[in-house]
Amino acid sequence: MNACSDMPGNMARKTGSHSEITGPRIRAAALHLFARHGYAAVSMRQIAAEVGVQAGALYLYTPDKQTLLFDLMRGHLEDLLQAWAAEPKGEGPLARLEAFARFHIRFHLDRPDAVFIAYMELRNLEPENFASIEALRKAYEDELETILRDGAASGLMRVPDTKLATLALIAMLTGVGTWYREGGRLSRDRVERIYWNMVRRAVGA
Amino acid sequence: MNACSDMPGNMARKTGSHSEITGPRIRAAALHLFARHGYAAVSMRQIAAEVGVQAGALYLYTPDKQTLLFDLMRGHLEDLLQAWAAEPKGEGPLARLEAFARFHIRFHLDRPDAVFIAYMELRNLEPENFASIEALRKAYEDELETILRDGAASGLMRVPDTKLATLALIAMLTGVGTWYREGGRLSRDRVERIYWNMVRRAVGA
DNA sequence: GTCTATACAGGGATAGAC
DNA sequence: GTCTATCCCTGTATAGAC
Repeated sequence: MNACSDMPGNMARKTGSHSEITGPRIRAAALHLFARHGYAAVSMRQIAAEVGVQAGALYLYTPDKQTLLFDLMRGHLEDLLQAWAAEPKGEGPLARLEAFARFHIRFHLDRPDAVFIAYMELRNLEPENFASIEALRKAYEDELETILRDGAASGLMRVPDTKLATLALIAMLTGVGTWYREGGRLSRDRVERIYWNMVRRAVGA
Repeated sequence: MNACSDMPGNMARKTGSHSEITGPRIRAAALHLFARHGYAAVSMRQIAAEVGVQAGALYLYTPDKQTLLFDLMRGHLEDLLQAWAAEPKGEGPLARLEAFARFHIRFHLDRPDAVFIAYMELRNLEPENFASIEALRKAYEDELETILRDGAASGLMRVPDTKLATLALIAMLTGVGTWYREGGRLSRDRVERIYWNMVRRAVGA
């Protein structure tokens, strides 16, 4: 299995000069392996093997294993915040809540590995990195909490405690990733619809 | 720090003969460390140090590290099933659903470490052990799904997909462990009540 | 029942050749 | 830019003394 077997022509080159794509491939391999086996259980040698390079070569792209994990998590959460910012949301708390629920499910089903890591590997972050990631997560939670607070203030929703409801709803929505399988019994759209109905009812709307 | 400093009298004894309690203490230390740092990140030496014995002594109580993890998870899930079986449940699907929601929160808040491990360390189980644990988890999920199916059949609840709703509700309820802190802003009873209201509404009751 | 000592494999990370 | 080779540490698990 050689990623360059379809390389054009027979130009002279040193053994493996993939610099343009090796970085992303390392990140992809790490993402996959961390999600499957856990950060602590995956060795740098395994990651290198998956990419098709030697272990030492990894250190051209990351200073150490911890930074590799941190970059994956930060990248995921930054993507999440940016995608939500770009999402069309409609008018009013109810429309925004539906947009959030559907967006959250769609985004998370598209990136099961990154989601898994972002929720499971927090304890393997060094304190400084942990604080940084937590701030990003908090920013995302605040997006939902603002919707719930607006909804409660305008009388459209009944939410006795917006902070608790925020965490409860995110836990419920994120949970979809633990069981949903592509091509399974339920279509994505049907899953989105059912979850949205449960969310809507849960906040008394 | 010597666990036996309050030992009565001055009876002759070899250096450390704690056999009656060392087994449980090993399990407790492993539970705590696995929950805090993750199974793969914790060494047998660390566990031994926490108990106050040498690493080699652990192997008098467990054949290996994997079995230690498996026993912790199996013990937790067996306790869960047994406790639910012994729980007073009232009459009818609605009363049973409330009993389940409150029981689930209470049980899980009482054992944060065990809950964390049972949900996070599944991927570190060898296939045979994994299957065994999954069967226990499935049995617990079936308890809730039966309630939802009865509730839907009797027209008391509106649940378009009982399997999906089961997983969504359990995810939501279990999520309480990720943020609840003893002595925090909300009492346990208030948390139980708020979650129960969300569950009740989510199933359209 | 616990200790010390150790076997042996594998970990993260670095140096220097090409 | 990647390779090979290696350093040094830590991991699990076992053997044999006490």
